[in-house]
Amino acid sequence: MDRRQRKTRDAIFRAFTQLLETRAYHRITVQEIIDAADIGRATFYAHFETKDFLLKELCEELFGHVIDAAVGLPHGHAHGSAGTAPDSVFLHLLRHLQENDRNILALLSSQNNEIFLQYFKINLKKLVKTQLADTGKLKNGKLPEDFLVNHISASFVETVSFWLRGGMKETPEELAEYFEYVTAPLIGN
Amino acid sequence: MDRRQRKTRDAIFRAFTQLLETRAYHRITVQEIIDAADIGRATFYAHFETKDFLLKELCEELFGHVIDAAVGLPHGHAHGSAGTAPDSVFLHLLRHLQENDRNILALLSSQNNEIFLQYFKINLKKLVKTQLADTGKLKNGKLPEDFLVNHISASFVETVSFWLRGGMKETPEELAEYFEYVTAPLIGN
DNA sequence: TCTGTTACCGAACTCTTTGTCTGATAACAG
DNA sequence: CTGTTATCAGACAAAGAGTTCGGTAACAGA
Repeated sequence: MDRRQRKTRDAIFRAFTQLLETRAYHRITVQEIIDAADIGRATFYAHFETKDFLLKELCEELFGHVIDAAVGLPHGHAHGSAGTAPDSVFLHLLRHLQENDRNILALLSSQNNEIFLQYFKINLKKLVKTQLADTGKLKNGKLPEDFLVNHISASFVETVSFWLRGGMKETPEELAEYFEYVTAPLIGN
Repeated sequence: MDRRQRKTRDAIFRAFTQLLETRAYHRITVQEIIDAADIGRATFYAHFETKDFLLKELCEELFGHVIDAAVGLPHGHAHGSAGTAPDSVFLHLLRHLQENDRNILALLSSQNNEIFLQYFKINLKKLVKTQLADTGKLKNGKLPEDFLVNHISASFVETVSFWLRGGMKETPEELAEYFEYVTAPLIGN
């Protein structure tokens, strides 16, 4: 990719992210992004069709990265006691979030958190499905698989949301324990 | 309230609701609402400061009603077996939803469902808190009360969302069973 | 180094939408 | 009957979105 393009794209993402941390998404104007990124108006529209598409691409980059890092982890990593492997994936996710890559925590804590938590959940569902379905841990006579995948994903997102809402006082380990406590009876044979 | 005012207000709500069923909220213009309600422009703004306030009032009316109906139910209704009383409240909620008062199901199923599910959850949390905390069923050594109230509320909303997403094939009783299965271990002593 | 391509700039422009304001009309309450 | 108030139509300014164009400078390849 052309260096100029890359620089412009980065500047837009950086400006957009900064604005999102302090302002509601629907109150941010394209002109503000342009000014903050210090680029020409036509340049913005050469990169992104609309503000909505910009948001979409930002989210995909953001959560695609977070989830991919988790997917890249060894699958049935824990051989010892059954049922600990999935937890370790979630714990890794929490730790990775805590590293605050690309200031993702500021976005997840901002007044736009609902937007990002939603994207988070969508990507997480794919992870939960592959992680748990492949290893046969989703077999549950009582519940449809869709329901279970959704429930677990939503529960994890809510756990993260609870964490951020409260100012991240708990350690990732404590949170993983909370999460395990409410989902463990549903996972594993 | 003046009859003229009431009629105008109803016309706005009706028009707005209809539009919300087929169009994304942020794509709906005030002019469209005005045209659909068949009123003057100034009249709209005499009733609602902005489109956002209109949405807010609609949601409060909608979910305030749904939740109030549930709150009005007898509290510790079931004395027999511990743990069945809260479930019956949730089952009542599902049945009440199924009655589709004010076409609430169309809104919860529309492309704007996230907006309404969010409002639903906010109101539901109050209900869960009073219903469970008052009866002492939230005592749980392992988890903070906030976390638990949020988890249960979110789980119920996700259950409803699952129901709507799948075309409401299940009966309220089946759904209540799903919900109970994932939350029962957390409720009651 | 030379050359064609491509990204950027800035400025102007159109179009849509928002929110306000006016004066006239008609419904309301007492 | 009378004063109040909601409604209407229409015009208005202001803000924001998205497009266009000519000029400039950075890039990539020969």
